[in-house]
Amino acid sequence: MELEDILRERDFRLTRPRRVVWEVLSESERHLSAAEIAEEVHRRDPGINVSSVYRTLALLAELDLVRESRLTETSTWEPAHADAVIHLVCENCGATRHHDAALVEDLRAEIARTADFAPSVIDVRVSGTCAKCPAPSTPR
Amino acid sequence: MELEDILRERDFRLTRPRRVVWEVLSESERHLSAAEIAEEVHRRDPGINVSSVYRTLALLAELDLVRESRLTETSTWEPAHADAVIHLVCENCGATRHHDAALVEDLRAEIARTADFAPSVIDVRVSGTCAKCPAPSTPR
DNA sequence: CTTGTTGCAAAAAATTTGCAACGCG
DNA sequence: CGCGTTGCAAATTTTTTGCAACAAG
Repeated sequence: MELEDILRERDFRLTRPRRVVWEVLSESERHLSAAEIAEEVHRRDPGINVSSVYRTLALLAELDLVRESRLTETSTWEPAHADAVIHLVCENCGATRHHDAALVEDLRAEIARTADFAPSVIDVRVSGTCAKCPAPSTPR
Repeated sequence: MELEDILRERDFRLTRPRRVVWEVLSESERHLSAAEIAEEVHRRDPGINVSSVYRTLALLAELDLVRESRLTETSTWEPAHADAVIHLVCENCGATRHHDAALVEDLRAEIARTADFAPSVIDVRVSGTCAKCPAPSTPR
């Protein structure tokens, strides 16, 4: 379903700021901070204000079209993806990757069974060192 | 090892702000936001400034004595605990609990094996509904 | 046309910093 | 006593909000 349809379905309008923010997010293959999004949006249309970027991100998140992550210092945004997500964050270079793992579903089952808790979304964040980076010389 | 020793070992001093912040964190059985910590610290000693609270949190985090979580809107702090941690966050009442799960270690092994990535800390955040809260009437 | 949205500028909220005074070791 | 730390106030940084003008449907 298209962005426009999703919006219209809920009586929201497809405006230029919304289209551009969505394009920027869709075209990026990595997480972007609000500042980066605002910058790129502004590059594409200097007339679009930062506050519209924030308002759009909030709206798209509400519609489950984008997802906010707080993996690092600043929070970042990306198009929403399947429920179980593993984020691999390199402590050295900061790169963030996704990783599929069937085990997450096992985890969900275990929690549902043992924790008196009904899981909906599971987020896994793994800090570590990626292949490109040297192993930490002084492991803490 | 005591706080004082850990500090002294690295040529830091045990000061009143540091002691009180540490006490507040140690005595709490839940995550606290910086504002909550500052408030409680101030209650115990009105002379301690907010900026000292922030500086202390940064130092204690550096020493791996406390840990910052960004599970919800605002980031929260808690004494550092074992590596693999599962946080259960209730979408309804906001309560945060810890949960042990051996599966996390399986996950670590799988990532190490398949992802070209050396995991150090693994954080699992599970959103959902806790036993005390009604199931969401309109599941999204 | 009607009403949701925007741009702008100002406000809020959250955190950081410079610096002289202070106090731990 | 010396140097790491603090309190304070001001500066940053990040996000939010009120409101008149604007534009999507």
